[in-house]
Amino acid sequence: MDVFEAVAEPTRRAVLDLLAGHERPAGELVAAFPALTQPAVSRHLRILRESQLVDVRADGTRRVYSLRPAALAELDRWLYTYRRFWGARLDALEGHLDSKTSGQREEEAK
Amino acid sequence: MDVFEAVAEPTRRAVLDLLAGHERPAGELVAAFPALTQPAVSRHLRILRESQLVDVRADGTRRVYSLRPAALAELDRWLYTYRRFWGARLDALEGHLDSKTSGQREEEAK
DNA sequence: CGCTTATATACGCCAGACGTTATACTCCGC
DNA sequence: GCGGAGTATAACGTCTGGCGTATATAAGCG
Repeated sequence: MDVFEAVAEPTRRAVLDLLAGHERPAGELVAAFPALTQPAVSRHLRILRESQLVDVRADGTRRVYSLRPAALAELDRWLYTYRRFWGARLDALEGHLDSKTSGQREEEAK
Repeated sequence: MDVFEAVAEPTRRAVLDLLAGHERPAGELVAAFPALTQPAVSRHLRILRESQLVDVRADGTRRVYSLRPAALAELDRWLYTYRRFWGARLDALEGHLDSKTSGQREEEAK
């Protein structure tokens, strides 16, 4: 499953948000989603693992998950193309982008 | 369908990429995906429309689609939290982020 | 008007994603 | 080594997304 799909799932985004603070054992993540069973969360963790979005470290019987944000760079790279449209002040990047997309329209930003 | 799911589909990302250059009539977008039938592309366009990612303008019989990137800002906002981790040089933003997440690890960026 | 072109919708099908329950695995403490 | 805690996998059901075929809608044109 690619990063875009992995991140499309709200629960998985929530997991990443939890891990953005600091690493956490699986059990803590399971507890964070009372609406889900342990296997459900475990499978989300598997998908995040396979998408390279998280790392696991064994600590005895516990599995400690941590964020591995490099995979998100792909998403970010895709966004670069569009960021210029809504007026984000990322001028440093625009030079890079202007070379491949030039003479464009600039949509209203709602 | 939320923006994350809308963008998770490769064909839809490709459509957005095409529209990033300039607006295009539906027929041209259909032609850009020989592997898909006209209704298939049309349905993707509907989803992009409903997710506020594109705009349509009637031109006689033709429907001219254009990018409406404001919706992508939501995705971008979510990414802000993580961008600091892989060392993107977005220093202007980091000040903003440092206040809410401090004392973190910095993962290797592969 | 009737025909053609451009696009959207209706419908049925299938694969895959997500959930649950049940079970296996593995490490720890006694 | 045995029981239990922590976690992963298996097996299975259900629902949804995306595809294709067929059809509707609507505008242009002779």
